[in-house]
Amino acid sequence: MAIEYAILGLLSWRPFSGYELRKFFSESVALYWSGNSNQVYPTLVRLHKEGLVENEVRQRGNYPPSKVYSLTMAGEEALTGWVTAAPAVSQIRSTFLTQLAWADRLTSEELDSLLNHYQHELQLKLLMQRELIRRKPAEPARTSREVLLWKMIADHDCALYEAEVDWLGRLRQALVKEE
Amino acid sequence: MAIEYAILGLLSWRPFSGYELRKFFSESVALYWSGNSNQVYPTLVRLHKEGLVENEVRQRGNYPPSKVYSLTMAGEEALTGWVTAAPAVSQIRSTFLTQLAWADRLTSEELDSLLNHYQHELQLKLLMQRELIRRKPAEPARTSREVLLWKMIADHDCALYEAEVDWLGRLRQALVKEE
DNA sequence: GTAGTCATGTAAGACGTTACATGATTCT
DNA sequence: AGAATCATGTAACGTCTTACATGACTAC
Repeated sequence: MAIEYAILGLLSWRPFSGYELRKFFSESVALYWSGNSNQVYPTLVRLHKEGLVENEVRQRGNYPPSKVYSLTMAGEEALTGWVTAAPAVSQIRSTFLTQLAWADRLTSEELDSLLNHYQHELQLKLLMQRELIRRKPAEPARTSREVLLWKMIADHDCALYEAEVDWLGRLRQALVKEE
Repeated sequence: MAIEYAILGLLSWRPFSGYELRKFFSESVALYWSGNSNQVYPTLVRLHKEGLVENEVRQRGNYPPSKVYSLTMAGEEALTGWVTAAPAVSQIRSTFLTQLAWADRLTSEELDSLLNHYQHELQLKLLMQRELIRRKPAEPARTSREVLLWKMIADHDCALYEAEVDWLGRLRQALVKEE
């Protein structure tokens, strides 16, 4: 499970409560998880059982108490171990490709409209991603190298979306030639 | 669920048994599902209940009988409807990026080794993908346009892997400059 | 006789999602 | 008065995976 390491990573910066972790995930460009509670809270409980994190309950008057988690030594080691581990190439799973696989059922006009639609969606995603990056350079990185890494991580998705736009361009050209 | 449309799509070519569908999925480059039985058989039962497919039980002596499925008119329509529907851009989820997010814990040498490792993995994937495409142009497409579509679908993953190699190159260059 | 293929299906579990439950406080 | 935020957690469900159960036939 990768989210457990994302959590350990955030705790390596500073202590977080479950609520704060969820908020961070939901706003982060790089850490893609939605930040839903059903994933964060049980993971924290498990990490606690495994001795990788410890928590301090903070009472705030009549507020619900919050559990502020921080890394243990074992947690530090687990994080470093994972970061060093052999990286795996992630699988690409595009529903659109499955749609395209049977797009021969469509007329040339319908197919063109489908591709056009997808191109617009891609360009919209690209714009949104770039806007998110522009607005939110405020990840609390501590060294210039970490700033660079987070910048490149955010750039990664842009690079792939651009590659898809290019691919789509080649596909459309090939279709025009084919006619 | 996209696999249900992938199944409808295959059945639009010709009748398939569940076993044949699983085999097709497990060998296909474009249709990325593993072809595990727990996904294929229940889906066929559901599609049958919904009236999108019908089956004919084929008895073969003492062999286990096989259920050969084919599309109904409603199935044809459902497939066409889905192919025409608004395409969605798929989310990119790379565990490697999460690993990179806390790679500032590593020394320059360790980080370089991590990036090197990932680059090798990427290039291996690219080679494997290209080899799969070279070996297996035998998808039973019926029109030259469909041949083109399936070629571009197989090419899609290559294009993205190449983009990732480029991105990695930019990252490494930026890191060298940074030092 | 051992492994592989043909053929159906179930069990259990990893990972992710939305929606719900609860309850106080703070902002408009 | 109503909505948003702070803060925990559970329920239900969707998708996908590996592994198991069963049983006959086929090729080495």
